[in-house]
Amino acid sequence: MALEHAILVSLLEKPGSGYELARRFERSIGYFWTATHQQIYRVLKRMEADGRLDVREVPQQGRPDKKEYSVAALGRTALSQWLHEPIEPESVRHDLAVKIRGAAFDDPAALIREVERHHRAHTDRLAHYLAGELRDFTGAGAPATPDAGRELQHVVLRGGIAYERMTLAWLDDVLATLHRIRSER
Amino acid sequence: MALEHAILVSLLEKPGSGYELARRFERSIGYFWTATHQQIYRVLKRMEADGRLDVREVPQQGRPDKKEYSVAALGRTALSQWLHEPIEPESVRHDLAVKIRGAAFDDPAALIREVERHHRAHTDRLAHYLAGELRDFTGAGAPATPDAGRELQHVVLRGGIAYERMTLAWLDDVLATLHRIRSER
DNA sequence: CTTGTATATGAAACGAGTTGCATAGCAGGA
DNA sequence: TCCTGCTATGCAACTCGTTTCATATACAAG
Repeated sequence: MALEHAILVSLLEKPGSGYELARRFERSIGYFWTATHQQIYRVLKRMEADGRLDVREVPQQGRPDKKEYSVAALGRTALSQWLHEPIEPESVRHDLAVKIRGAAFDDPAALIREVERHHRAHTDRLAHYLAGELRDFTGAGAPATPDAGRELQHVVLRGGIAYERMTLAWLDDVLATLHRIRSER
Repeated sequence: MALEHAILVSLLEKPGSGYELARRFERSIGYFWTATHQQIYRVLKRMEADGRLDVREVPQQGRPDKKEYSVAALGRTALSQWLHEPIEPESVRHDLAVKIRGAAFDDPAALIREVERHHRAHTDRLAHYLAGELRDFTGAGAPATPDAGRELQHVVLRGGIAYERMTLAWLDDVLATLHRIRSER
């Protein structure tokens, strides 16, 4: 269960509430992990009960109070232990690939619209990643000599960028194949 | 729930038993979807109860009898319906990326061995995909004018190949970054 | 003063996926 | 004869993830 560890890493980078974590999971952490607020609240509660996190009630003005979580000593050792365990190279799960192979038994033309929709979504995501890279790592406001943490964040983001570029090229390939099949009928 | 649909596609391509499906999910279908035999047997039973699959007891010699499943009319319409529904572009989940960002709070040297292990695993997977491509699509035994089904299988496999190549390039980037960080300490 | 939006947290139910265990036929080798 | 290994199917328990619903504060727009 890496959600627990993703939360530990995120809270080590900066303590925060469940709500804030949920938003990070839509942004930077979301480059490589997704989670809904329900999942996050549930896990936070459990981790706090297990003594891996500390909580602090933070009164706020102009908005509801929040609970700020930070990593306890037990959490740090749990993360460290996990970091030293080998993990399996992840296996893929692409709904779209199932659909593509399924198109052999259906109308390929319907799939073209779907693939184009995915193409647009990945184009948007790539633009979003590139904007983030410019803002945080390669732009004018970024530090000239980044520390190890920022270097590591950057290389993960570069992975997301590479993934989106690869995906877009592949979707072009898929579209060309679908058009070829359609014209051959 | 795309496992159901992945099974429908696979059984349309060729009917087979739960055991055979489990092995396809380790091979060609495994390029883009994974499932264990327990999952498969459970879903097969449910789909048969729902009338989406037909079963046929096949006596065998030299080995235990098997149940051969094939797609019923209800299964075909269920697949067709799903193919026409839009799906969300999949979001990524990379345990390794969590580890990489976590390395900022731990020993980066330990991560280098892990990343090298993943690099080897992806190298093997790429070689496996390329061998499959040569055997089924680009080699001497492959048909010169493939039908739509084979074209689609091929473009999915090309996606797997592109993914592995991208991943290997990224892992090289990660390793270079980790070495740079280590030498700077 | 109602409606909409953003912040903030949570329960409950369900569906999907993993892990461990159990059973059984049949073949080949020590 | 026993052990190993491949084929073949399945149950049970558990964890993880998704969906739906519910609650509450606060501010801004109409």
